Amino acid sequence: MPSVKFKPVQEQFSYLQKGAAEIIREDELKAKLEKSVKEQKPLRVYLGVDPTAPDIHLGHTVVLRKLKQFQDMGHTAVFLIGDFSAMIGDPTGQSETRPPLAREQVDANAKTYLEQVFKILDKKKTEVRYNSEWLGKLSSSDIVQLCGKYRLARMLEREDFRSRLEKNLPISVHELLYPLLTAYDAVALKSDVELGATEQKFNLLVHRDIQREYGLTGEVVLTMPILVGLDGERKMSKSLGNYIGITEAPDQMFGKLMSISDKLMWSYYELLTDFTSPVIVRLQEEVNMGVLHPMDAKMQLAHTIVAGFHGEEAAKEAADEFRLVYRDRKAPTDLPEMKLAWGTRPLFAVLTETQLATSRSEAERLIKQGAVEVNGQVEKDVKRTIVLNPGDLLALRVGKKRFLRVVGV
RNA sequence: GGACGGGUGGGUGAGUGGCUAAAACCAGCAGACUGUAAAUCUGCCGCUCCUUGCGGGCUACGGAGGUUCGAAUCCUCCCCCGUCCA
Repeated sequence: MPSVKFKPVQEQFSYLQKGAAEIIREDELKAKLEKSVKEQKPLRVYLGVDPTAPDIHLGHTVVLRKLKQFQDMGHTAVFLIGDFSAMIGDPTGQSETRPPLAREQVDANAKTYLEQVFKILDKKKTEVRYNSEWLGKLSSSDIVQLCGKYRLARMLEREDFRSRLEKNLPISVHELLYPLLTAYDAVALKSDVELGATEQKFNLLVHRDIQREYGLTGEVVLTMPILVGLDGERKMSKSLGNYIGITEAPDQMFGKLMSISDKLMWSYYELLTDFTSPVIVRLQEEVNMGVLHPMDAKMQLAHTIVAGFHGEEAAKEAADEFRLVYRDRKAPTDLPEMKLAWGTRPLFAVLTETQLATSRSEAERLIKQGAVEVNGQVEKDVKRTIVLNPGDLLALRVGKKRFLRVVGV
């Protein structure tokens, strides 16, 4: 029997600890790791997600990467899809009741979710589960019993509920059920460790408590910081539009990463790359001392992250493209192309038809502001018309970042 | 079930009969500056029409009606949220 499967506890611990916001509790994690090494038994580590948004962005990857790290240490990664709980709707974060999702929507989302998740996790080593598996089978009396294991006062300690209560905002009764049902996941999975973002801390603590109520050893809770979005202010989220999707093209990803503030760059290094903390600290010092240009540090960051999703080659090309377009202010080598019926039409119509502007008013506004370039020439005349013959090419630029080549057909 | 408070543009939130496409702030967009940053400054920020003008029209203040020359503002009914009482 080979006994070299697991690395020493201390080594595992310091690796797994990197970037974590909080580990509840550290000594328990160490103890669990020790037991695992001694018995040569992997820990069961899980991450539960609600398939509410079908697209994964970098923010989601922070905690996924942590799960991957456990996987790399030889532990069992369980990826749980909350297909049942998603239909209830988790109140976390949003200070309002979320509408329940339709079954088909949940299924479709779960599918795309998984496809993307395996860009990070090792598919062969991941145990994928759906919580409808057990939650769907609970009887009313099971649920009553489950509810009997938790107190309202503790439930109301939760930040979100408390503040809504204070602000006289609505709280639906079923929202209280959410942490309890997902706690049952932890019971069913017999998990040793559960991962989540810091905003999930309350839920995770409930899970830990409920597990004990069912006679299990409480799981260790490991939370990861929330990734701040491109605006440098609020958390990365699709609805705020400050996100980078993991399926985005290399160029786009690179450009978006370069647009973050210098300040933000360091937490991206910490949470989205494999650079170790000491290395990151040194980079930071070099920038502070003026030895390393902040832009170069950021280029390296963008390069590393893009390479992780698209490969080294693509990352290089994206970097070159970036220099060409933004540093040298040239048009990109291959701009997105769009076909447009030939004919004569006002410039604003071209902009709306190509979706470069959402309305005529916006198109005219952009033109007046000098944000529109046609074939390399700034065009400020609102009345300008464009003649497009079949086969004609038209290079459009709106603002700094949006380019389009129009082909007449 | 009763009493009371509230529902305004993407968000917060002023406005209580005309001067209000609706203050202010935030977000967003564009320009300048730069390292495509950040910060800052400037402009824009419902839709549409034209003769692009401090221009015309339309739509907008939970919903539906009504009063009025004129309503986000007054009245009626309805829907939704909250507080207190039961």
